[in-house]
Amino acid sequence: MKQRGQVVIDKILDTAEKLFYEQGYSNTGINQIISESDIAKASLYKHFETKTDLLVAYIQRMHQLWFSRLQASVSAVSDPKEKLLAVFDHHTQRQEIRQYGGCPFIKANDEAGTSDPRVLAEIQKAKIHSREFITALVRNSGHKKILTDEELAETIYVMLEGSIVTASVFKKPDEIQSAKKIIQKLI
Amino acid sequence: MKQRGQVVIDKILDTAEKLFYEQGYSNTGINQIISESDIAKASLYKHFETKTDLLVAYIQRMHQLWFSRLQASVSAVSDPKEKLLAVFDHHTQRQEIRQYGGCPFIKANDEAGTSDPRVLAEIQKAKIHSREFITALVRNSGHKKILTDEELAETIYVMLEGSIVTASVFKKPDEIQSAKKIIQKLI
DNA sequence: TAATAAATAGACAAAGTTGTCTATTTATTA
DNA sequence: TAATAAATAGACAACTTTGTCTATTTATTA
Repeated sequence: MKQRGQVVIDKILDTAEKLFYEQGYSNTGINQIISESDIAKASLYKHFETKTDLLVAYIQRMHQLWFSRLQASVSAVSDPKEKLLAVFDHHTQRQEIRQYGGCPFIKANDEAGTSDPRVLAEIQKAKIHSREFITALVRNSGHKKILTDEELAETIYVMLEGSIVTASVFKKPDEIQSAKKIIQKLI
Repeated sequence: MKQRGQVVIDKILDTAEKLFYEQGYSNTGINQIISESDIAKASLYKHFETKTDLLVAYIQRMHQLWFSRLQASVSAVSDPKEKLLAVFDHHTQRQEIRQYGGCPFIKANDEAGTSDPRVLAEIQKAKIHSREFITALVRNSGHKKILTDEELAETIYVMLEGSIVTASVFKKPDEIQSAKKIIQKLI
């Protein structure tokens, strides 16, 4: 059974997930979070000492959610080369759903990266995780070695970052799919 | 001779350029801008109706500055393939100077992209310009056609975006240089 | 030199910010 | 059922935000 406190924490994080991503961290006030969470202000400050603590928790939760979704998408595909391409399709779908808001970690980095060292550290963790996930897929892919394993992993990782950012600027998924087709040619 | 009003506008934009990039748009107040510009508040509001107008002017000015600097770097190189690689070196240097703050247009998009349509429009202009500049370089490069002109231009553009974003997360230029080496192999 | 235009300092309004604190109600556990 | 813990509403402090407005000083131009 769910603890009483956990219900409140979940409500807060659900709201923060939505608002921090859609409006940005700076443009989202504590008052909006408590009102949309239907919780009391004192409850928020009982579970999160400061707004920055909530940001850190938000990034950690996004990391978890992001990875479990990505892993599920890739697991659904059996061919090792297709697994690599599935990463692009997964992110295309996610960006469509999220209306091209871009990568939550990059957004957080651009907005609040400098201030608190914990924020930057959590963002780096997520990106290292992404990079390692791709590296493992590349090693098992049996690609045709136009590029080395390291180079191909780097290319895929960097093209993914770049195409997500570009999709967010132009509000359409074209670049993510173009990147996919180019990688298809290289594997 | 410089007009009187232009001196004030330049002071404001010089300060905005520094503060919006280093601290972010939301984290920079009008009061900080006027105090660091050494101008009066009424002077700012005579030249810019709202803070958003100042943001639009800031993006336009960054676009201009960014492109003239890039063009100068690439013009200094004569070999057409080397021109392509010079783009990566240029951005490596710029990010070192700017302490890995990332791309100003992407930052602005992540922070204020949703609110005002003029902001998004100016950001898109800058990115289209970058993309077209790379496309022209690719067409004249005489690359070895592992990829088509379009595909190579796409790859370079997207890897540049992705590696700059990554440099900003890890606060080091490694990925921009790795991307350069991979492109070297493909041209 | 006189008239015009522009910049200045800074008070002010109205609203929003994070975070604290009190008094009360609602659950949970012993 | 009684004692303990947790959540609530909302007032409040202290400060920051954008934007306006006035009164004054400083340049420019005729």
